[in-house]
Amino acid sequence: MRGKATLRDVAERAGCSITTSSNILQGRSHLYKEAMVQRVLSAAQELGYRPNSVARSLARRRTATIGVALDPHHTRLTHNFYAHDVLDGILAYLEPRNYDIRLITPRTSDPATVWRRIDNGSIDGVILVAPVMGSPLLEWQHYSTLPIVAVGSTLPEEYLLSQVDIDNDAAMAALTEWVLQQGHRAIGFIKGHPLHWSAHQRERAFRRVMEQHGVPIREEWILQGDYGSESGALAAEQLLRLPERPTAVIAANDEMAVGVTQTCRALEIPIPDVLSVAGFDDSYWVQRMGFQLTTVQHDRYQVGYLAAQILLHQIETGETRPQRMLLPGTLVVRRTVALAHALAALPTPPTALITEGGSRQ
Amino acid sequence: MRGKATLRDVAERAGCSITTSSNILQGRSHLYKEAMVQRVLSAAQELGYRPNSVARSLARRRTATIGVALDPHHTRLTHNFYAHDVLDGILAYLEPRNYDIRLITPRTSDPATVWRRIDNGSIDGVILVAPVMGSPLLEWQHYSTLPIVAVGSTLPEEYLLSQVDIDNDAAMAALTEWVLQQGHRAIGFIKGHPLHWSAHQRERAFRRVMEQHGVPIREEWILQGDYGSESGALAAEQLLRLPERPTAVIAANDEMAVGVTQTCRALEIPIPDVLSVAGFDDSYWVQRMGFQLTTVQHDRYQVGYLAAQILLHQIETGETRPQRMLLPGTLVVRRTVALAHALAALPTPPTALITEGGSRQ
DNA sequence: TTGAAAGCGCTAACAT
DNA sequence: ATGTTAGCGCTTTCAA
Repeated sequence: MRGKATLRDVAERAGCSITTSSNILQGRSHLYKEAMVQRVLSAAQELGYRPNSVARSLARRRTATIGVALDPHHTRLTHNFYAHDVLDGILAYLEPRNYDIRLITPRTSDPATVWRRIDNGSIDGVILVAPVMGSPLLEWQHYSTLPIVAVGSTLPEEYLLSQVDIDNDAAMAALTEWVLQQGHRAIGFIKGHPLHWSAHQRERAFRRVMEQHGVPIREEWILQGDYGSESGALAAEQLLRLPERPTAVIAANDEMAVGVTQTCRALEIPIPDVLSVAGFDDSYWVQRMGFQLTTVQHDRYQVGYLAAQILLHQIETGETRPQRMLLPGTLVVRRTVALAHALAALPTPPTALITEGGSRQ
Repeated sequence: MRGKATLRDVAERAGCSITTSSNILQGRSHLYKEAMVQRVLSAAQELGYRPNSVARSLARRRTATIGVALDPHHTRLTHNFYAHDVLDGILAYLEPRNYDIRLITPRTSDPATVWRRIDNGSIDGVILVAPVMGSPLLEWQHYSTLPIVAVGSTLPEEYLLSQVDIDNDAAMAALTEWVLQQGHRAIGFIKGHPLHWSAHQRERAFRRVMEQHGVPIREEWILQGDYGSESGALAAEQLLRLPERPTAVIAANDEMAVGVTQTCRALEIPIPDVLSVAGFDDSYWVQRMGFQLTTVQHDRYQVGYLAAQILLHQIETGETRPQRMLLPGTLVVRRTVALAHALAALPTPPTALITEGGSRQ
C-alpha cells in the first residue's frame, strides 16, 4: 500500500476528480469548498499518498533536479577536497528549495557520451565542477542548451559559461605582496597542475607582483608541481639542492606546501627559520592536521552556494547570459613565513588579514 | 533542435511508427529489416535524438537511479571523509552500469519528511550512509518499501536492513592484540562519538581483548572522544595529567590520534618513546599529511562498491532479504607504536599486516 | 466549485 | 517485419 497510492486512488477515496485532488494537494485549495478540501486531504493522509516525482516532472517539464558534474580528470571524489566544499555549498542552497542533486561523474573524455549522460531530460541545469583544460564538460555547445554554471575554474570568456570561482589572481598577488613585505627577495614558486587554469593564474599573479616590485625572478626557483603533496616534496628537494637557495617558497596550494615541509623535515631545514613556506587554499585537512601554514583562505562553500543560486535564477527566469563572479580570498598568517634575515622591521601587513596563534615566532 | 527531438520526430523522419523507432533505438534491431534499421538510426543521428529519461522512467517504472542518503547528523560532506570513500566506490560500481546517483542530504530529523524526499518515485533503491543512533534514516519501515542498503554503520539486526561495513570488532581486536604484543600493559583508549555504533563496537573489542589477556582496564584511562581531532587532543591532555600514565593509547580513529600527537608535541612528550599512539581507519588525509601513524586500514571504497552491487542485485531480482557483509581490516604498522620499555622481544606480529617505513624505531 | 480531456515522451503487450 | 493501442502518474487548459 504505502508508497504506491496514486492521485487516482486519492480521488476515488475522496469521491472527486483527479484534477480536484491534484489542485488541492498542490495547495490550490482556495478554489474549493472546505469540505472537499478536507476529504481530499484526509484521503491522501490515510492512503499515505506521495506524489510521484517522475510523473510530475514529465508533466511539468521541470525536474526540480540539478546535475553536478565532476570533471573526469578528478577520478576520485575522495582526493578532491575542492569538490567537497563546493558540494556542501550547493547542497545548502538547494536543499531548502526542494531541489535535488544528481551526481554525474563521467569516466570518459568523449564529449558526446558525457553530454548524453548529463543532458537526458533528467535535470533542469548543471554545475560543472572544476573543469580542466580540454575537459569534455567544456564542449557543451554542440550538445546541450541546459543552463550551466562552472565553478572552481576561471575559464576564458569564449566558453560562454556563467562562472563562480575564487579570485586566484588577486589572492596570489596579495600573498606574494605579503611575502615580499616580510623582506624576502629570493622567492621560489611551485606551480600547480598544468591542466588547471588556476595553476596558470596563480603563477601569473606571482610573476606580475614580483616584477612590479622589481624583484628578479630566478627561473630555476620556479618548479613544476601538480597540486599533490609528493610533487611539492619533490620540487623542494630539487630546490634545496641548488647552490643558491631562496629564503622563501610559495606553493600554489597547501598540499604542495605540506610536501615542502616534509622534505624540509627530512633534510633538517627548519621552517620558517631557514626557509619560509606559504601555501594557498587553507585546506580543511591541512589546517585540521595542525600544520601552522601561512596561506590564503577561500570560501569555497560560498562558491558552491552562489553557483547554485545563479543556476536556479537562470532556470527560473530563462535569463542565461554568462556572468562571472570571483570571490576574494583572505590572507591567513600562521607560522611558516618569517621575516627575512637580512631585513629588519618593515611596514605592517595589509588590510584584510587573519592572524592566528599570535607570534610569527 | 538539439536535445529536444522526440521519438515521434525520429519516427516521422524515418517514416515508421514510434514503436519501431523505440525498438530499434533500444537495440532490438534484429526484429527489423536492415533498411529500416538504417533509416531509424540515421534519422536519430541527424536529429540528435536523445531519449528522455524521465519519460522512460515513467513508462518502465524503473529510474535507473539510486539514492545516496547522508545522515543529517553529518551536516557537511566536507568533514565526513568516510562518505567520500564510500561514494567513490558506489560511483565506480554504478557508472559503468548506467545508473545515476541522487544525493540526498536531509536537514531534518523527522522521518516522515526525510522519507518523503527519499522515496518519491525517483529512485529504485537507496544507500544509507553511516546512519547514527536515532537517525531518521533508520525509520524506514513505516515509510518505504524501497530496497535499502546501509553502509558505514553495523546496525543491530532488528533494523532489518542489508548492510555493508568494515569489521570494527575484529579490526580493533587485532589492533589491541598487537599493542599488547608490543609489551604494553598500561593502555589507554579514546572512545568515538557515542551516537555511532562503531564507537561502541570498537570500545567493546578493545575491552574484550584486554580481558582475554588478563590485562586490567583502568577506567580513568578510558576517555570519551567524538571522532574529531580536538576531542583527541583534549582527551590526551586529561590522560597525561594523570599521576599514573599509560604507555600506550589507542584512539578509536585516526583523527583523534592526530589530536593526541598534537597534545604530545605541545607537552614535549615524544612519540613513541614515551607514549605510543595508535589510530584506526588509516584516513587518507592523515596518511597524506605525513603522519606515520600505526593504525588499521579499511577498504571503504570497497564498502561502497559492494553496497552498490548488493543494492542493484536486490533491485534486479526483488530478493530483499537482509544480509550483512563485514570487510576485514588490515593492521598498518608505522612509527607511532614502540615496544614497551619493560619488556624485550616478543612474538612477531600476527598474520595480515603491512609494514611501512621499515623499522618501528 | 468541480471535472473532462489532452498530453508530457516513452514502453510494451498485443495485433497484423 | 511493423504498427496499434493502452498506459505510466501527473499537470493543466478549458468547459461546465
